[in-house]
Amino acid sequence: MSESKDYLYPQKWLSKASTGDRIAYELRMRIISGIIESGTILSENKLAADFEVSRSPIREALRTLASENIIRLEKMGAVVIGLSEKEIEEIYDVRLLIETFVFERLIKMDTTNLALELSKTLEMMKVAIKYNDADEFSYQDVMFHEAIIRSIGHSYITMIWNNLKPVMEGLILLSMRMRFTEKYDDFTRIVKNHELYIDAIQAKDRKLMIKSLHENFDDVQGKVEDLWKSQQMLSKGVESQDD
Amino acid sequence: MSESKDYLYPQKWLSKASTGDRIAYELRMRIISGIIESGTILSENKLAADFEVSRSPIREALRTLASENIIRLEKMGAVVIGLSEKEIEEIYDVRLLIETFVFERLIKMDTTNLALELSKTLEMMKVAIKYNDADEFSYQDVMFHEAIIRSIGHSYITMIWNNLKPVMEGLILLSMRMRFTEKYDDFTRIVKNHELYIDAIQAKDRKLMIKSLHENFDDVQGKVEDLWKSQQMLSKGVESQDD
DNA sequence: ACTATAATACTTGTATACAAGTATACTTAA
DNA sequence: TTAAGTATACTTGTATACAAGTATTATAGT
Repeated sequence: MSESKDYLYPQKWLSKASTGDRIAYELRMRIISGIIESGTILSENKLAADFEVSRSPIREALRTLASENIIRLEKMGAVVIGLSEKEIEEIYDVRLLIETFVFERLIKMDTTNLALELSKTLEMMKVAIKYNDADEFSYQDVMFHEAIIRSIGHSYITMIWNNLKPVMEGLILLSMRMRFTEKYDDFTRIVKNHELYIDAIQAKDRKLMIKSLHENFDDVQGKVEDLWKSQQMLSKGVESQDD
Repeated sequence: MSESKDYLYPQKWLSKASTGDRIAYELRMRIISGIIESGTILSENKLAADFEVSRSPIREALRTLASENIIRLEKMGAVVIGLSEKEIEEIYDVRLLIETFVFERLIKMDTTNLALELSKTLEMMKVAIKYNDADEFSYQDVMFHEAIIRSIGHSYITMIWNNLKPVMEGLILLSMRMRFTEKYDDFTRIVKNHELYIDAIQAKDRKLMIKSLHENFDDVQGKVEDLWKSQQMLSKGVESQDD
């Protein structure tokens, strides 16, 4: 990739990914972070030149991003939609929707193994905090919720999650990197909230789960703010690059 | 396309579609209808030969179908998942989920225009019934629900719908074609139920909406049965075609 | 100055070519 | 007969070439 800027997406998570996937991950991060502004028109040829690959993987990446609703494929070029405050809230609407659905199913299941897995993941999150590893923390955070969602074995709920996950992950990554530098205390609260979630699942306590979910989602406002900070910070070091 | 069998997907709906989209639509119908059985391994080369096109549009189609969860891309070939009874119920779970969400938003909005549009669509459904046009009926049925879902302007709910719609549409097409030949009386009930839905939206009556939704979903069991009939009928005229 | 038309520089969609990896089947050795 | 290893035929991923369509720009005519 021609521009020697640091990648926004952790490269070590891409060990087995195809070129198309790599580019999708990187483009996604640039769009979410605001480095590529909403309204920008992306051309397959330009992108191929920028990333120094052929159009094949570029096309693949663009189709992926289009299915995630952060770009829109048009006749002449792909238009960047990006994430405004509205979109971020909508993403969390959907997450709230599916996690609530999932919880109703969980109540009727044996959740012993799930609770165990979640505890393990939470332990890993604590270690990540201890060692100031924002990326690892984000990864485990995403895995925490993925574990819950997948646990009910509902293929179409999982499908929705699969569509939502990449953008979600990017959002969390940017937010957490910011917090690790500026709002370190947040993590105590985040960990506590996840513990609450595990308790709710173990006790199959609907009220507790709702409470935990809501505290979680009150945090969304924080994420939105983090994202703006992140966007400002990132765009300072970047010249306008669409000649 | 080499096999001169009739297409399952209405060709006139594909006037502006690319080759890749056409193939996605046709493959999807064959998978939903069971002509291509669950477990089958699809190879890009074979499909390209069958449809007499290059691998480019085939790859595009396969990625689309994978995002809809009816095939699974693996290292060596795409594995057909298909629709068992479980998957069909899951699809309706999701539709129930998002339509319930949508209704909660609708309650806070002005629904005059929407109700008008739905009435128009319902009129068209009636005409389609009168002229025995199963495909047109299906189209309007899908549009009915799409109009509702899009009306709240929630891009990520719309995104879920976009992912669900093609399979949904295929399912409805097959089911309605069957009913037009065997269970003509069903349509009186379907129309009535849609009228109920419009009433609920106009009156912003949550209870009525739930009632209508549930009658609608009780119908799902019917759809499942239709699909099996459809699969049996279709597979009678087809030799095993995977040499 | 302004409109209409034509040339040009872009865009995507599809076909083809090649490379690298994987499963299968065959051959060879014990 | 069985096990190991090799050859082969298949798979996907990426690069490239070409065709058809669209927007823009420049040019010509009034």
